[in-house]
Parts: sequence; structure tokens; C-alpha cells
Amino acid sequence: MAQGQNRSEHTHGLLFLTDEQLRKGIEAMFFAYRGFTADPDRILAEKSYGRAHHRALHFIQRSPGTTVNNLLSTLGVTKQSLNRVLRTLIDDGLVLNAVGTKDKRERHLSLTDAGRELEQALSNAQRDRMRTAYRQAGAEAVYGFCTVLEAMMDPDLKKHYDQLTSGETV
Amino acid sequence: MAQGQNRSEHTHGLLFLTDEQLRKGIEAMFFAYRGFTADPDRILAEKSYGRAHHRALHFIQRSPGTTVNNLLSTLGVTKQSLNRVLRTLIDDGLVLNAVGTKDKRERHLSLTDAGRELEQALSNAQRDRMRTAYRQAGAEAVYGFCTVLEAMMDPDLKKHYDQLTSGETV
DNA sequence: CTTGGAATGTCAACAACACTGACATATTAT
DNA sequence: ATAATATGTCAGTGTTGTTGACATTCCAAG
Repeated sequence: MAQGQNRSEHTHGLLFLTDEQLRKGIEAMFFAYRGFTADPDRILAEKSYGRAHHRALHFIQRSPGTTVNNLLSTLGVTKQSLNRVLRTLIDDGLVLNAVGTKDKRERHLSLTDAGRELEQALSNAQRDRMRTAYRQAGAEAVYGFCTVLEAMMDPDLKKHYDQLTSGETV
Repeated sequence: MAQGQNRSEHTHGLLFLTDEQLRKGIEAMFFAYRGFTADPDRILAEKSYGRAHHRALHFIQRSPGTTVNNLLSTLGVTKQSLNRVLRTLIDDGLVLNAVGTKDKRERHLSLTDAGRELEQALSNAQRDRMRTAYRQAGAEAVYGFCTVLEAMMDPDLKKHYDQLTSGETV
């Protein structure tokens, strides 16, 4: 698709980008994101959950013991919006809500066994597609893929991303 | 971020992918997509339009004279959902709805001058971020970026993507 | 010890955007 | 004539986001 032309322009420093190339990237993002969410969405629909539940489960699994406030700024939603989702996950026994030991105002979130199970199912479905795409594209492409995505993030959100990819224990 | 490790594994054919690497890509998609939509969202909020309006404007601009049915399958939504959006765009004088000449059942969609103006504003905002990210990442990375995204699409949606990137006149 | 502020939870109302199902209309194809 | 196609529309529902308001609990500073 975006073959020789880009590669040749890579030789001289300043990258010349046509609107055509940029629009192609925009459309690629749009169509790829639909594929990206398609598999988990199917699983979620069965259990009458939505994408918001998936996101919450993912980031709780990623940072067990995280606080509501931390999760809030990672997800970039209001507490009211998150609370609705968390409530159902807690009531359904997928998420644990533990009062903080040091600061008792804080609630530390973690997954129950059932929560881990669903998170794994969702994660596996998403990873399968990712793995297939990665294999198909090759390691060089994967490196470029991540590089561009990182450059596309808002600085505030990138902090959360960097924090997750480096230090595990939050 | 995804440095040497990936590049070295590129030398031998079969790519070994850890769950860590895949999860990183998943999170990169999540955070990047938020950045991807952030700028147009700000413009849309002012005019009390939503992302759905942006998508409709984009694909109508991309394929002027396209039919409702075609747009429907490109966007992957129901006609009721699209109709709500189209109705406001037509009423607000941004989109033209012309009865087909060959087949009078069809409605051919195109942008008015005002529609083109808004589409350009949205597109420019999105392209600016894309251009910055592309420049920052380099041509090699951009090539990989598109390759992975294309491999991530559902085959049905990829048809639409390919159709757009090759033949302009639909 | 009181008071201010932070962290959290919750209620209510609202909007955007997706869905399903049903039905109407015009037009083309058989 | 009848069936199928393309479109439009009405009504209802669900998820996910938003604001605004208010209560509670708790830490920390005066």
C-alpha cells in the first residue's frame, strides 16, 4: 500500500506528506479501530456488558489495587460515568472494592477470580487479532506502528501509557 | 519503547510475541485513538455535532455522489442511525440529497460549500495531529503503522478501505 | 478540635449514538 | 401484477458519556 514512495522519502530528512497520505492514515485508524474492538464486543454483548466494562476490567487488571481517582484519569471519564460501570461489576462479583488501609477515603480496586476470567477472555480475543496482525506485518512494521501511535497521544494520556508500560506496580 | 528486542527478532522468520508486547499495542491503540478524535471533537462540540456527523461528512467528501446504502455499509451502522445524522446535515444545508438519474430510488449524497467548509476544518485538525505524529515517527514508522492497521481490519471493512484508497470515483 | 478540602458515592436529568422492529413509499425488476 | 430494492420515518430501548447537586468519610492544617 504505502510502499516505495514513503521509503524513498525517508532518505532525506524532512518528510513530505501529501494530504492523500494523511487521509489514508486517518481512514486506516477508523477501520482498524473497528476491527480492534470487534472481537471483545461480541463477548461483551453475550453478557450484556459494554466497552466501558472492558476498559475498566483491563486497567484494573493492569494495576491491581488502583484507586478510583487513578482509574478515572486513565480512562478519561467522569466519576459518575465510571461509577455506573463499577457498580455493576462490583455487584456482579467481578471487581473488589477495598477501603484503603493508609487513607480510608480511597477505594482500592482489584479483580475477583470471576473478574480475571472475563478479563482474560476479552483480552485473549483482542490479543489474537493483534498477534495475527503483528505476524502478518512483521517486527519492523510493529515497531513503526507503536512509534506513530505514541506520537499521536495527548501528552496527558501518554503519561498514563508510559506509566503502565514501565512500572507495573502502581 | 519497542526498541532493539523487536528489531532483532525480525531477523529470523517467525515472530515471537509476548503477551506484554501485545498488551502494549492494545493500550497504544486505546490512548492513540483518543488523541486521534480529540481535535475534531472540540470543533464538533462548538457546533453541537458529534463524531457521527464527522464520519458522514468525511466519507461523503471522499466519495461524492455516493448512495445512502453505500455509506451505510462503509460506516457499519443501521439506516436509522445514519438517517438521524444525515437529516440534520441536510436540514442544516451541509449535505445535498439528489434523486438518482439512472435509478430514481437511490439518493446521491454530496457536500454543499458549507459542508465542504466544515469537513475541511475537521479534516485539517485531524491531519495536523497526524502530520506531527508522522514527522516525529519518520517515514519508515509510518509505513509500518499503516501495514499493521490494515492487517487489523475486518476483511469486509478492508474492502471499503481498499476501494477508497485506490479508485477515487465510486 | 474545628474547619477546609480531598476522595468517594449517589441521585437526577440529559444528550449522543447505537440498536431493533415495524411500517410507508417510490421505483425497479421479474 | 407482484416481488424485491432503496430509502425514509416512527417508536422504543440500551450504553455511555455529560452536568449539577449533595452526602459522607477522612486527612491535614490552623
